[in-house]
Amino acid sequence: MSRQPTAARRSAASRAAILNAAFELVGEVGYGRLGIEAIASRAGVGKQTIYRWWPSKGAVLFEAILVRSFGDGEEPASLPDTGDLEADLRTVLRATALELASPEVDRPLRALTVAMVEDEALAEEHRVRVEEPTREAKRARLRSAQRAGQLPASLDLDIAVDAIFAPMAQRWLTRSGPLTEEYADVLLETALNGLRHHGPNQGPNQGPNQGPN
Amino acid sequence: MSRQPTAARRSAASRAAILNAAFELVGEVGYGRLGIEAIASRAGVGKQTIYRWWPSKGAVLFEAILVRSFGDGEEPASLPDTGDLEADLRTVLRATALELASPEVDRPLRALTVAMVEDEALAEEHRVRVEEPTREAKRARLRSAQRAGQLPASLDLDIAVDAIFAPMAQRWLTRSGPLTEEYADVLLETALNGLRHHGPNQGPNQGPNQGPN
Amino acid sequence: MSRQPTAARRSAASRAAILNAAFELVGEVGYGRLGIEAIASRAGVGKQTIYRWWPSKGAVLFEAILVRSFGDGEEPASLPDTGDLEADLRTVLRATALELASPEVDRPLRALTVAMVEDEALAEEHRVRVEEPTREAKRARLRSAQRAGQLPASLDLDIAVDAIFAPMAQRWLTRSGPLTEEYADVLLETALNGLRHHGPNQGPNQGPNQGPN
Amino acid sequence: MSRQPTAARRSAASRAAILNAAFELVGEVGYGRLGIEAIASRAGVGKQTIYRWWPSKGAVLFEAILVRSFGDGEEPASLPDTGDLEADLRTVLRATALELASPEVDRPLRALTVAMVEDEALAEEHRVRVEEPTREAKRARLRSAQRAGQLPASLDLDIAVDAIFAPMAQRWLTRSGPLTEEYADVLLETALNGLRHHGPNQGPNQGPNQGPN
DNA sequence: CATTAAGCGAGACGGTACGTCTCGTCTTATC
DNA sequence: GATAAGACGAGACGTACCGTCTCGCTTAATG
Repeated sequence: MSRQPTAARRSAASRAAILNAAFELVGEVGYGRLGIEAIASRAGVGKQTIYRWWPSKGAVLFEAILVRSFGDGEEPASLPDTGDLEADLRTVLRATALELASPEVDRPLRALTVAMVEDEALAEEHRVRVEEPTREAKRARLRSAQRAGQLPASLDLDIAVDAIFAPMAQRWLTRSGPLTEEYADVLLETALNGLRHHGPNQGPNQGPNQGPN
Repeated sequence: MSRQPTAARRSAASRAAILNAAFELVGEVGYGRLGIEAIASRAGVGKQTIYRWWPSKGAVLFEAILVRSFGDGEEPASLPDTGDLEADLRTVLRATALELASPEVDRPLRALTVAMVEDEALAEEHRVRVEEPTREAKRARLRSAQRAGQLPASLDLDIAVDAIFAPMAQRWLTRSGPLTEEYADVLLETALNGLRHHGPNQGPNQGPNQGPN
Repeated sequence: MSRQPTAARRSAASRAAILNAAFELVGEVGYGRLGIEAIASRAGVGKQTIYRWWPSKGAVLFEAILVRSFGDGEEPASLPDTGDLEADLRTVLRATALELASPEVDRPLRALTVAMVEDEALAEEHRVRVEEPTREAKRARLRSAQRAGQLPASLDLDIAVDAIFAPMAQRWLTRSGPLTEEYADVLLETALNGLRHHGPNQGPNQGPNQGPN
Repeated sequence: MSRQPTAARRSAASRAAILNAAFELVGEVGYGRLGIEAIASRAGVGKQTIYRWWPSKGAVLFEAILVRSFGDGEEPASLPDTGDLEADLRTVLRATALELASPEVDRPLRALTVAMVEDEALAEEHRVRVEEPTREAKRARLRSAQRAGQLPASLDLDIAVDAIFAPMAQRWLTRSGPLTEEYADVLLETALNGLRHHGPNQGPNQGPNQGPN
């Protein structure tokens, strides 16, 4: 959030009221029907107070969701590491599935997705402040697994992260199927199988079951 | 598209002009700034002619993109089947990567994504008319590979489709990396490895070092 | 009413239905909210059938009111002449007052007034087909009174007609007072007094105290 | 004009621009083709600024004409009183005739007439703010003439006002004749004759010329 | 401790687009 | 070939918000 005016005198109460109002409203009407005047009115705030501190409704929403998700202090974001990679990832994926399935998370997250698809700058900020830290946390956990010999050292970690997490994100976005713990488990098993058997010399057509093609 | 009026007298010329205008405009200004008045004006058409036949700008856009993608006759959509699964999928994934990377496809597709995230009904129609047929074509190709012994018979085909295609879709949506043919190849290799080694006894309880790493 | 198409094939039933519908509707919604589509719809008639035979909604209304007032055959319009001028005029003025006071006449007449103020051509047609014949009938009665010695021969008959009838028309238009038989009587008495005393030598230069009081 | 919003912050410049634009436009296109968008556009004003302060185009026009006629301060409106009733009235009637005959007055006044016939509320406001004060001024002049013995004390002043002024108004409205100074003079003479000879004992049929009926 | 300058709630303003309504024309099928 | 039906291009309607711009009022930091 770039803020031009002297932030010193900024009213913390107004800021909180605006973020709350934005979060509530987006849950009620969706991103398309979210409006600055409605936010201002619900927050009991003048429109100018919003325009003074945020450049767009997307930016307000982005901050509102961030504050709700991690509180106001910037988050560390790390994955559990008990030594058992599959168990740790299962914990994370199951939790993610349940979160995405709950309306309280689903509605604002869809709104945020729209905001980012429509606004490149917002997407960039999200990438830097949320996605990349999260992805690094995931990479870190996989790196730890590589060090423990649970994954091949040759694995491209970004590919690995996508293999594990992308299917669920895609299923959520397109609503192409239910987001259950069972789904999380099957997903994880399939992905990990692929990653474990990955290697620089593993070309096509040499799996254990390969038939007479 | 639900249409209440007597479709018999409908002007084919106006319909085509509207769909063209919508497609062009969304490429120029994006979904958020796409407006019915602008479409009507560019198409040389009265606004009412749009409202008479489509319920929302999202619906117009959806139909515009469909007509552009498959022509007006409903599409069959099938994947190549040369007998070599990996080669066939590589062909498809590489083509998809190049398409998604090109602005002519990227802009309207992002617009369509926004439209569907904002409008559940539109998403449902997309699911039925586009996504499910496409997914079935993918399943069919994998089923053929199962019959040829190239993939385990126990494989859940929906999971398999997601494992192969979701990572690229996600990378496109979030712009988290470049969409190249190399990326397509690595993606495919990783996914296929996982799928080939999949089996009913390969559960989560394998030891960490079991792969040939 | 200018009518270009071959009037031969014209549907009498449609014409009557249109005029009825126009008359009813103008009584319900007023001239401003009277519309061609509403007339056509209520008459069970295509819009084109109206546009084919009338140039404007005002023209339809004009004809509708004429037909209602005098039937379809063009009217003769004459005033009673019993020999007693004041009694005859009282009869006419009282009847006029009661008519103007009744909503069934008031609403359409106001609509017609608006139509004529807004459309010069319509006003002209009204002048020729309604107003001038009516005025001539009034002049005729006054002329008869002149011949009977009840009114000075020097009287300008148009001035006389206005003196008798204009005040009531004005009171109706501006709703500046009630239209009762008493009002009609007082009006008539005042006007006739003026007319009877009118003469070429009764100029503006009479002294102030000349009245009988 | 009823005004709901906080009139304090109202822009005087916008108000003036709107009233000017309305006045100009009604002179160019007439009341029927006068539109809010055209007024707003010519005034360089947002439509909402009109809707915020006036309930209808008729109300805008009414205020526009009032401001043009009397300026913004509410008018006193009184008739000359030189002691010579006929001369005073002649002055007024001649001036009125010339005004009504001039297009600059005629066009807007016809528009106002339509507005009032179509909108009862507007007519009421006109009655209270314009017509009744004007009529009272006329009554006052006649009352003065009664005190001077120039008119019978028994005269009903409202009837008298109508007798003098209604014929010209009616001729203007129906364009049934030219509005000249000569017409004004003849009109006045006829009306005053009637009024001067009016009295409680003057029943019908006793004018000076009464023939053998 | 006043002064003063900023942030603030409020909301009027010039605009743009909405979705609806009706205009007058044009087209199609029916009788 | 006139008609009922109604789609069409056009454009005004009145509403909803946009983002900007004053207004007074409150409130914290400075002189």
